[in-house]
Amino acid sequence: MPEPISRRRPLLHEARCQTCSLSSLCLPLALELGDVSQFDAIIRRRAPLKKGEPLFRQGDTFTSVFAVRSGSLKQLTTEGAGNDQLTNFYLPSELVGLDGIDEEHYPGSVIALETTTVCEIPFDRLDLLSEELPELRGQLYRSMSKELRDDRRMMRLLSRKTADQRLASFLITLSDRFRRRGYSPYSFRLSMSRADIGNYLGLAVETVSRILSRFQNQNVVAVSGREVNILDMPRLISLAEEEEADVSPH
Amino acid sequence: MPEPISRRRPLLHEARCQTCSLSSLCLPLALELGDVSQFDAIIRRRAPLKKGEPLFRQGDTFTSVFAVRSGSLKQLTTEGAGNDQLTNFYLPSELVGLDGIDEEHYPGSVIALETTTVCEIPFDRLDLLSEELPELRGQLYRSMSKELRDDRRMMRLLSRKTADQRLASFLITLSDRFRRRGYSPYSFRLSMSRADIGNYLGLAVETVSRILSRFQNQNVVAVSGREVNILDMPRLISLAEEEEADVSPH
DNA sequence: CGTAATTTTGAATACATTCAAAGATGGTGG
DNA sequence: CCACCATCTTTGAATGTATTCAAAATTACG
Repeated sequence: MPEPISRRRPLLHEARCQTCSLSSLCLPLALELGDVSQFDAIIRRRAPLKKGEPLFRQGDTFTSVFAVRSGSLKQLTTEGAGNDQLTNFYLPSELVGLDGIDEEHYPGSVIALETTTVCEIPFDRLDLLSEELPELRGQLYRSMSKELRDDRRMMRLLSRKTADQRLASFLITLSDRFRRRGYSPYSFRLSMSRADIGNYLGLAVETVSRILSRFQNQNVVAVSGREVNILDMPRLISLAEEEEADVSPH
Repeated sequence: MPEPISRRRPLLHEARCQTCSLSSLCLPLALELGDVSQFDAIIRRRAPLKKGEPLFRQGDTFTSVFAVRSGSLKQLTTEGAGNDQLTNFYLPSELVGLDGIDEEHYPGSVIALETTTVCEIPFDRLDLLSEELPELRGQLYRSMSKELRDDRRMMRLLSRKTADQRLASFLITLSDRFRRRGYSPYSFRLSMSRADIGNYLGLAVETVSRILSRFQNQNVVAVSGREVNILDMPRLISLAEEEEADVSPH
């Protein structure tokens, strides 16, 4: 569906890569200043998504990948009877939609977990620009490669880890992602529900809740609603790795 | 370790993309004839791997991706105490090593399940060539994108499917991959052990064995060692999808 | 402020695992 | 070529972890 040509309106947060605080994490990370503006030129700013709004829906025609600017999203794949699988959470600077390249359609819906802004990068233009800019091309390959590695880490989590280990790993991974983005790795807010976490980790909601309660009782974390405080990171890390002999029965 | 320069020896199966039966599935699939020979020029043929031999080991420096020419391989990621996770099986025409691009090292070991030949594609040359050949670049993006989609299907399998559904899905996926390669989708030989299957599907060996026996008793498949015959594909598909009310208690 | 949605907790159940052991297969050397 | 040993596969029984079902408590939101 063609959009009005009058997209030259100055958005409130006239967002350019050159002034974006995420540029050191995002796709143009490897580009020199002159090249960044070429990249910037193909990007389309989007109106912010409200909580629950889809960036796109499963089956929509693939046209673009998206870089998260602020907020967060989840990717859901529906198959058969109302049986969704949450396959990813996306935080600022991460690329959404790379798994749609090879088919006509996006393989899952991507939905905002809170108010979220994204940069739209039309893939045909990105591909063409990647011909001219080897660093951009390399970064694109690396982004996809990293996502492959992350996926395999996730498979390992799903197939070999206990519920406790999954929750601990999840919190550590989130913590690390926040740290990289300049936020506190010890204190953060979950933008997703317990149900989302359970769906993502292959656990029932009740299990997620129970284990968070247990972690709290063990003074590993303090959880209040969606606020998380990691109190004992070393212990959390050891919980994520392997079941150890119960140290403190009380 | 540098190899002798005399690699110009004519290999028994002097393997060129132009005469390769897999060319319609492999990376150069989208290339025109003239371009194929450019692609062919950067490829290095490798001596066949014997069963159990590694193509590369976890931690080895990333230099190349590999296209499987014949045989099959498994990818293993070791983390912590002897706790391997099998994250992928590779069949002819499939690309191995894409998850190593963004770090210095391969994130897992890849090991031949039987006598296996591969084409080595040095990644720096591939990247350069992908600058000149948009179709090659596109195919590379698509290959990675497809692998991302497959990974997410696998996550869904690991987090939502029962053991029966996992085994059924596994057999169907294999069947489909054989069919695409011109082999019978109903009768094939597993190159991997039950332990490998269990590791891959997140199940204990015993569970894999039990379920295969059950499928056999239900006349869905006939399994003899590593020979598999799919007797009732529609039933197998329904088994893969969802638990249905037991139809024939018999 | 009231209603719907989410989260927490408890008890019973189920599915796959673990432990144990027998049976089959395959590769190697005598 | 066959025998032997190691490895792989199959089967059974007991166990355990997470699920499901049920319901209360808390939170979010209009």
